[in-house]
Amino acid sequence: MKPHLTSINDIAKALNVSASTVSRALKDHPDISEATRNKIKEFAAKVNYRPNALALSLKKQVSNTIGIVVPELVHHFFSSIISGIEDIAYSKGYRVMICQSNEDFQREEINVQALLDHRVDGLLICMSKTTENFQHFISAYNNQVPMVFFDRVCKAIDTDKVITDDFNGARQITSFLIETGCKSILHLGTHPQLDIGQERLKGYMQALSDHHIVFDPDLVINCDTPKGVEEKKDHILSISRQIDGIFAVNDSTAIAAMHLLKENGYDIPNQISVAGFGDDPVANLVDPALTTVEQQGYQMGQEAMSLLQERLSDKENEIPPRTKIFQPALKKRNSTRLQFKN
Amino acid sequence: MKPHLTSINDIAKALNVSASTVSRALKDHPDISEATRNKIKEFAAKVNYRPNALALSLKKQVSNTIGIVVPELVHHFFSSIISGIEDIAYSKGYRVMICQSNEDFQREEINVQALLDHRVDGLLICMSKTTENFQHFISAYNNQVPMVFFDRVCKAIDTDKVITDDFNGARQITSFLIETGCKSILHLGTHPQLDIGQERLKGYMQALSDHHIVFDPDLVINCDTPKGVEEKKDHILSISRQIDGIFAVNDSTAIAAMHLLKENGYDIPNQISVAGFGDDPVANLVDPALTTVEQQGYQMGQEAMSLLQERLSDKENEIPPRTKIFQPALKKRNSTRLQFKN
DNA sequence: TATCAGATTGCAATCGATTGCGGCAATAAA
DNA sequence: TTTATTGCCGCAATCGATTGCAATCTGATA
Repeated sequence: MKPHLTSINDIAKALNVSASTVSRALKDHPDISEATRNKIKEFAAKVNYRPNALALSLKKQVSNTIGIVVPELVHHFFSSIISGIEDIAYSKGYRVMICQSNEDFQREEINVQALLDHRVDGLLICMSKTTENFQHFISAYNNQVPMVFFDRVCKAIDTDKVITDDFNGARQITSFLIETGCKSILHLGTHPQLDIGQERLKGYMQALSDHHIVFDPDLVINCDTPKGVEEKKDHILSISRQIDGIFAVNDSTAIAAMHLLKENGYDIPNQISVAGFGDDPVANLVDPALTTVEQQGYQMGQEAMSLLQERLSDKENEIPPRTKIFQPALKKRNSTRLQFKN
Repeated sequence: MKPHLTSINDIAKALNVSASTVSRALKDHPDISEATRNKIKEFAAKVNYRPNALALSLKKQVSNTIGIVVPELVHHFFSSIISGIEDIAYSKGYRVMICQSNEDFQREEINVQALLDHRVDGLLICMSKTTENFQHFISAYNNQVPMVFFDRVCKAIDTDKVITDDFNGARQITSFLIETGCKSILHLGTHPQLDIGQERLKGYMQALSDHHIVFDPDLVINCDTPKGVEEKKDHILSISRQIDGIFAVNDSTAIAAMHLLKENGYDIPNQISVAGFGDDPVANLVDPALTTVEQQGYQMGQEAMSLLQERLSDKENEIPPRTKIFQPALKKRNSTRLQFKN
C-alpha cells in the first residue's frame, strides 16, 4: 500500500535523458533546447509530476516549513492565532506543522524535538502551563533555530515575542468593576509560574491600589478552568457572600463561575458582577453576556509569523529580538453593572 | 540564521570512522565492537544527535507522517476530532500535519497537494462545503495513497469512511420536537451538495412523515452559520409567526436563531422550541441550554486514525473499504419543551 | 582540413541516513 | 607455513533533486 509518485528519475528514464536535464528543463534553464524542454514539460504534466518536498528540503537545507506548538487547539484563542499564522505563512510560501502540548510538559518537549527532527525552518511557540524547565527551548535556541514565542513566553530566552498587555488588560477590567460599584472582587487566577498569570494578578492588584482598596490574598484562588470551578465550588460559594465581583483569568472560567452563582440563586450582575479575559465568542452567547477584554488572537498570529518570516530572511542575523505588545480592549456587556452604583 | 544540527557524517568525521559505522553503532548492530559502539553513542549523546527525519523518510520511503485536512480548526467538532486523531497517531508512532481548507475548494486542493508533496503516508480528510470537484481526491486515490474520510465524505471514492448517522440524528431530534408539541418546524439546513446536509434533511422529512405531518418546502432555509442567520433574519422572522419549532443543522446556527428570536420577544421554548446538532460545549452554556444531538468528535477522530493505521500496515492491500457509523445521542435541554404539550 | 566557439547534455558530488557486500586483520585449524 | 574462520569496519549505491564542470556535437571560420 505504498503510494508510488513519479520522480524526476522516472521521467528521465522514460524519455531517455538524464535526471539533470529533466531538472533543468522543468525550471526553464537556458541550457536546455526548446524541443527537449517541451518534451519533458509535456510528459511531466501528463504524469502529474510533483517535486518531492523531502528531497528538496534535504538538498536545499531549507524546508519552508515552520513548526507551531500550542497548548490546545480546542480553545478559540489558540485556533484563531493559528489561522493568523497560517494566512501569513501561506502568503509567504511557508507550510506549517501544528502540534498540541495538551498543557503537558513532556508532550511539549516531544513536539519541539519532532519539529526539529523534521528540520522546520523556525518555531512558533506558546508554552504549556506546566512547563518549568526550558532546556528544550534553550537547546533549540543555541542551535540557532529562529523562534518566536506568543502569549505565554519563555523569559529565559532572548528572542522575538508577541504578547498581550496582560497587566493593563487586568487593570482595566478590574478598574471597570470597581468603578461600577464592586468593592470586594474575587480573582480566579492561573498558575503563578505563568507570566500571564502574574501579570494579570498584578494588574488586578494595581487597580485595587489605584482605587485605595486593600488587597486581600484570600480573594485570590488558583482556578483557571471550568473543571477547576467545579472542583473548588465549595470554596467559591463559601466566599461568595462577601464579594460583589469576580475577575477570572479567562472567559471559560468566568462563565463557569457565573453559572455556579446563578444556580445558587445569585443575581448577575446585580449581586455579583462577573468579568473574564479573552473575548471568546462564547462570551457573547451566554446570558448575561460576559464583560471581558478582547485579545486579538488572529492579529497576534499574523504578527508572530511576520516576525519569524523577517528573521528567516535575515541572513546576516542582524535583527535584534523584538517584543510586540497587543493592547486588549474592554468589552462591556451585561455580566457587570454598566453604571456606577454606590 | 540557518540552524546547524549534527549529522551522522559530522560524528563520523569527529571520531575518524565511517558514516556507516556510526549508523550501525547507534542501532546496536552486532558487527560493531563494543568499544566503538560506546565511543559513538557517548559522542552522539554529548552533541545531542538526532536523526534527520527528512533523510530518513526519503531513504525509507515512509514518512511516518499523516496529513489531515479539515475545514476550520475553530470549530469544536473539528478540533476535538483532531485530538482524537493525534492521540491514536502518537501512540502508533505517527506525526500529523494539519491543514485548514477554510471551506474553500482551492485551498483544499492546495493542501492535499502540499501534503502529498511532503510524502505523507496517508490522508485524513473532511471535505470543504464548497467542494464539488473531486479530482484532487481521485488523483491521490489512484496513486494508492491510503485515505480515510470523516464526517463530510467523498462519495466518488471507495475508501474508508467515518461518519455520523446524520439521518437518524435528524430524525430523532425532529421526532422529539414533534412529540413535545411542535407542529410546524423550520429547518435551517446546509448546502444541498453536502451529504450530511442531505441526510439531515431526509431525517427531518422522515420524522415529519412518521408523524403524518406534510412536508412544507417553505420551511427549509439554506442557512448554516450565525452569519447566515444574520443575513436571513428578515426571512426567518417573517416565517417565525407560523412555526413552533426550529431544527438547525448545527449548534452555532441554532444558537444564533435562538438569540434572534429572543431579541424579538419570543419565549423559548414555550413559543418556539429550538434544537441544534453536534453538542458543541456552547450548547450547555447558552440560556436556555440547547437541545441537540451529541456527535462524538474525539471518538470519530480516534476511529479514523485507527482505520488509516490498519490500512498502512496492510502491506498486501487486502482490507476492503470500511464505513464506521457513529450514532448520535439526543441531549434534551431547555431550549425545547420537555414534555408533551398539545 | 584544422580549430574554435557555442549549444546541449551528461557525469558526479551533495544533502543525511541505510545496508549489501567486500576487505582486512587476527586467530584458529590443518 | 598455509588456509579457513571470525570479527570489525568501510565502500558504494540508494532515496529525489540540484548544480558545477566536463564532454559531445554542430556549424563556422581560418
